[in-house]
Amino acid sequence: MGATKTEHFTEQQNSIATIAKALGHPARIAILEYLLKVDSCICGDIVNELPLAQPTISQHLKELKTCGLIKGTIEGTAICYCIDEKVLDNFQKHFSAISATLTNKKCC
Amino acid sequence: MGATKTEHFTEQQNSIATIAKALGHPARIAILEYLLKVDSCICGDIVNELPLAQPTISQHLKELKTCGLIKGTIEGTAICYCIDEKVLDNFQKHFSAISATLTNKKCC
DNA sequence: TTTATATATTGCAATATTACGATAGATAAA
DNA sequence: TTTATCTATCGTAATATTGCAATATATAAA
Repeated sequence: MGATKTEHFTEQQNSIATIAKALGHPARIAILEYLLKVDSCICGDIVNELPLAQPTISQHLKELKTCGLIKGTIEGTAICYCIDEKVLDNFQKHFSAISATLTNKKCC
Repeated sequence: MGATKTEHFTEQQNSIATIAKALGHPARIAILEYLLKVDSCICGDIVNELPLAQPTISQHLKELKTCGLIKGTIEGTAICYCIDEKVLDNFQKHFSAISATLTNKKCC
């Protein structure tokens, strides 16, 4: 026990949950907000911006990268991290659709 | 270490992360989808619907309830669980706004 | 009151996450 | 080549999550 039973759920359910999970940490929300705020997006800036040690931030960036929310391109010594529109857009649309369905239903 | 350093982030960042975290498990996505699908929403049904034991589902329901994504009203022996529109709507709008900002920006 | 049914709680084992110091790797500048 | 800088990885401690059996609680029906 202890591990999520992903095999019992649909691919879509797992996929949405994976993105949500990646967004489920304030540091990673802060990273996304920072990437959104600045035009240039170098990791060194993020380390200065956030109250966490460099390895911790590197780890958070990796998680955002693994699930496809951001992508990084090597740019000299630094790495340019950017939000991947498609993944975030897909995620957003999923819940947008749910919200739309909700306004049409009344239960309790 | 091991605990999230919530005190270092803004209330908004923590709030969004909390909702995302609650959505970060396929069982909880499945529960929301089920609550959305059926009009009547009694927990017993969910136990039959999902491939998890009753205590596990009860636990997942509690998490969704704690962060405000669902609300439950006692209805005789059963409990009527429903999605809380406001919380999900707010969450959805947050990422909708980010998506909108993204389409106007080009970085890498 | 007894029995049945629905849900919650407790306790615990297995696993995952978070955070960071130390260190490694890779590129740029001197 | 040496040095500085940026980022990743390793190792590890602290904590959180997941899942379930056993059990408790609470209401309804008999």
